Amino acid sequence: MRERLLALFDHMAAHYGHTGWWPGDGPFEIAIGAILTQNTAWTNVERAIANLKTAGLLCPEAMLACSTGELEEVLRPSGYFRVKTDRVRNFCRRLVDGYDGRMEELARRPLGELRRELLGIKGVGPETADDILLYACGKPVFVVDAYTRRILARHGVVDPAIGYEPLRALFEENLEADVDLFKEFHGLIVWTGKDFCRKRPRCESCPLCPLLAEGQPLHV
DNA sequence: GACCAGGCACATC
DNA sequence: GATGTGCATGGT
Repeated sequence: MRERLLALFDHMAAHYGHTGWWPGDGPFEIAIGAILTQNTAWTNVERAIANLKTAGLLCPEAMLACSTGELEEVLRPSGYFRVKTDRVRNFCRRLVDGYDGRMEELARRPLGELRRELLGIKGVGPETADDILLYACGKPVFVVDAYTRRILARHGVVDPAIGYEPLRALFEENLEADVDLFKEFHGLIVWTGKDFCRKRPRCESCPLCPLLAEGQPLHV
């Protein structure tokens, strides 16, 4: 399994090079982006983050202090704006109450405890928690998302119905706990997913790789 | 104009 | 424990 995963990584890396994922200016922006991108195209999230910056709301204290209506309008482009206004504020409330509003303090906590705490915040599920742990706190956690499951299932590596935790365990048990590797691996999966999952949902010509067209560099 | 996007919480069985 | 539903904007 380790070899299959590394082969997948190598093919994607050969095609895309270094992704430098996650895009974002600092740990707090990354954490907010992780919440805003729930079931939402990243382009829409970018608009909302740009709005936050323009409005001077890209810090936990300001998000909590401003009116609900103002924050909703700023977040509107990211979709589900009423739900997400609540969710980002739940995160900010925990950050301010427990860590003086500082992501560096949050990141100081041990991985296991921190993951449980993040999952205890209403609006932060497994994927969002792991995004924050890996990209905002630098913890060695493998992030699973819809692309991860789809790409691996289409390559026949896993059952499409595999759950979040078993899929996370598959990566974490077969790869060394390397933050940079995990960051880049997930980044490559996101880029591959954006490129192929919708544009090329099927590949009839390639029996080994139902995802990608024959002759594509990503053929595994 | 239909369909989808890097989820999550909650209700119901 | 599995399955269904609401949440909402913007691109294809």
